[in-house]
Amino acid sequence: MSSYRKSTGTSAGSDSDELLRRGPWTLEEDTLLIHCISRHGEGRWNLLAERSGLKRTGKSCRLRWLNYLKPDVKRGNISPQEQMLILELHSMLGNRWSKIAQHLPGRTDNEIKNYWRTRVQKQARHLKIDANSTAFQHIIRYFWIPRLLQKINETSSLSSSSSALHDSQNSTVDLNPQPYYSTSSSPPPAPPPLKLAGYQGSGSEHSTISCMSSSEFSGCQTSPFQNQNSTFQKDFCLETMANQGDFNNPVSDFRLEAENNNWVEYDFPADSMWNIDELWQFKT
DNA sequence: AAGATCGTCAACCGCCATTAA
DNA sequence: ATTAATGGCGGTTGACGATCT
Repeated sequence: MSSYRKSTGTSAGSDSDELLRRGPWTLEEDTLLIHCISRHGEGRWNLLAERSGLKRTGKSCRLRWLNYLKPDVKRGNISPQEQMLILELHSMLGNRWSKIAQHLPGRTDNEIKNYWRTRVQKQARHLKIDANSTAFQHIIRYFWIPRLLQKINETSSLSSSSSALHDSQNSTVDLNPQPYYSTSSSPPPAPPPLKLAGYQGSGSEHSTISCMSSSEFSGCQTSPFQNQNSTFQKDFCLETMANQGDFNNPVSDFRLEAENNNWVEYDFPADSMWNIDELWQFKT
């Protein structure tokens, strides 16, 4: 644990010899902060830092509270539903992490940002393309999201078959998605194989990667999200689906693009979250 | 077994917008 | 109207555990 002299950007006292702590928070510090917030509430972070007796900046206290200590902060694996939301929202909003986080209850902008950088951008690096490029957007749209949808659908089917009381219409739980396919409870048909022959590691194990066709996408009629309180979640998928420029673009065009860019030889990494075999489950 | 490399994530930094004096 | 304080955001760093060589 290190400390540093308060030197910039702060109010009176910056000339004092007071040392501020930095680095990981201790249990004692967390307890102090929680106690102080329970007494005085959130906000006025500099004042709060002073009152608490913590040798931390107000900013540091705010960050610790919002990203870690706040009771509704959700931790742990990001579900396929959440992954899909992040992908969709990022395609619409770009790197506006806080805006994206607003639509994922319990997730912080920091967590989403980390997720994007460590998981999503990694895939872009493997593909040797810019994560912000149109090409990568297409990969997300035509490969990852359809696969995530299918995964969600399968999960949802499993859970519904194990629960006779399952009623998607009445669900009010946030981020409890239902399939895009409102007219059918069955999973979408297996996407047509696309000539994207990924292979892992030594090349001993090959997999063919498929994607949902644009016509399948056009069949989407309802939001996959059951959070009836969120206008955005109800509408954004519809808006996305209605995006002429994206969804009327024939997959064959993308296939051509993929071939032209040599993505057909993409060596997919064996990653737990983004393991293509695990996620897309199409093996030859 | 040990060092190197990689992946994850908490925390910090700097900038900008807003608010209060 | 101006200025300083504050809060919020996105980019980046660094510690640390896991995995690889």
